[in-house]
Amino acid sequence: MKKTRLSPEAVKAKQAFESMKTACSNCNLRELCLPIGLADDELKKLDQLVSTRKRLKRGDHLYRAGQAFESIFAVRSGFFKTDVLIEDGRDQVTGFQMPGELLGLDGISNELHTCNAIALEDSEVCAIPFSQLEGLSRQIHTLQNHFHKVMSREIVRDHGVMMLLGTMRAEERLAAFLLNLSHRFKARGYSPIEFNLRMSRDEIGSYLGLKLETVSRAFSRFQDEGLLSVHQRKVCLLDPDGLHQLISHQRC
Amino acid sequence: MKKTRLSPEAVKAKQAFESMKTACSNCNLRELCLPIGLADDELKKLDQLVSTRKRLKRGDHLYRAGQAFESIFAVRSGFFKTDVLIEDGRDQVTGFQMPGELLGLDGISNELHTCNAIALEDSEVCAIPFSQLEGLSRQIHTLQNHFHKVMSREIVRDHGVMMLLGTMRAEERLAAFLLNLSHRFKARGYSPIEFNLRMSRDEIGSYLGLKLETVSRAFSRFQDEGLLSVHQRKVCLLDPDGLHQLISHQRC
DNA sequence: TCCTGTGTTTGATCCACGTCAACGCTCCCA
DNA sequence: TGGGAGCGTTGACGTGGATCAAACACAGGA
Repeated sequence: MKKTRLSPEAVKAKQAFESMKTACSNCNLRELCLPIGLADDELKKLDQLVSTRKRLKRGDHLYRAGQAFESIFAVRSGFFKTDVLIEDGRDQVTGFQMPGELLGLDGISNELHTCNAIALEDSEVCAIPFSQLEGLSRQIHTLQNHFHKVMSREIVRDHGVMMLLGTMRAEERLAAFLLNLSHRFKARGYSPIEFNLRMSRDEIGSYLGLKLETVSRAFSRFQDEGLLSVHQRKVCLLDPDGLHQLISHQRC
Repeated sequence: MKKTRLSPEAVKAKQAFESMKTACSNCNLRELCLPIGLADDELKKLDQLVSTRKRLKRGDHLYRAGQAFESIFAVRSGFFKTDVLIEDGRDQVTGFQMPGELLGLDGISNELHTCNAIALEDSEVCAIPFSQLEGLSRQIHTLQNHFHKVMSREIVRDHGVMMLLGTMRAEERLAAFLLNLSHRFKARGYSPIEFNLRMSRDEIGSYLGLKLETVSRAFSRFQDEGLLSVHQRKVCLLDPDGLHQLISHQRC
């Protein structure tokens, strides 16, 4: 880093800029993330808490299973996966996180992270010290309730994945996965029908309880049937309704 | 109900008895349930909140998917399952709950229950009005933190089930399930090696992502191999270590 | 006591997905 | 320009668990 001498005014301006950058109140994800529904003065208090940001390169670990839990993280930009490894070599991707989503909630239970969080592309996260978040949520009713809803939503999401893993066939699983991504991209202002997958076939397979070859075959099959087009990681959903029918249809 | 006239003393004694019955402070599950680690005066406040109890007969619904969410429930006695139904007829058991465990956490997210909770035997639960619980946990730091840990533990548990459904074979799943029950019975002072299953083969299968025939075959196989004995729903784990090895072993 | 319904076990067969293997595409660096 | 690494695709084949079907065990009621 180059060191340059700045005038006091410039320093002050720079500080303001830095703090503006990291503030929830100026984050365009605030309606997707923790600050939903907070009043201005409440947002300011949250700003003070969420002052630490962290940049990660593709492939970096945000945290690892077994590390002490201190903060939860909000994805500001980029894309993550979380996975669990067990001693005998089995592993499973437990989720993919995109901007506005929280990482690390599983660490609260034992004050240890129970999974690995890995950046799938260059990313940025806001660290939210958990004990301070508890403190603030004792003061701000709205924040407390919203945080509870976020945790509860994670439980509901997990039930959805259990349903997927327990009752669906390969193509149904992939269709459900793609539609889920589609909704989440849409909520973030991106195209719900055309997007780049940030994860490999192997990672998709691990998340869906399938082998990578099966994922690849399902993609090919969907393409043959005109449901989507796929080239490498670029996907275009040509017939989202068709994909949806695939899931909600009775088994034949 | 017979109506009998009681002396004032008797009325008072009866009231004390009733309130003693419903109090967390006298509940022998308090170290497994919400009140963990609370001081005496804090426990008293919690007692006031948890005043409603509910009895259910085997087969009764505690709540149904879609109903308004108002309270979470602590199992006081008995046994529950939760399951999710989707329109096309698919369903999946998402969990089995025993005394000291909480039900309804998934309802917080949208203020609607997202699954059905059904008593598998005659049971009793304590209803904990959620908004009051939030209020109290703003006052009692210990309660707040403990509640967060309980929710987080549920997320970790769900990840375990995802791992089970995503990576394990039928016999591994059943072994993991039985060992999990075993630990939870042990924590409640029951025998960890001999217990009655409260759920049918079909319900076990639904939870484990298997058909009932597969569950039945796995039981028979375990019995043939001397790992356990099973007659109807009565199970005796003869070789828990053997079951454990089955899970942690590499695939051949 | 038999009868009926519900849940469980067991056998025979089938098929979706896993496994193994070969090959293709892209990107990167020598 | 060539070559190698990392992913992704496709084919051939095997298998674990689903499906279908029959018989059995047990509980509750007449």
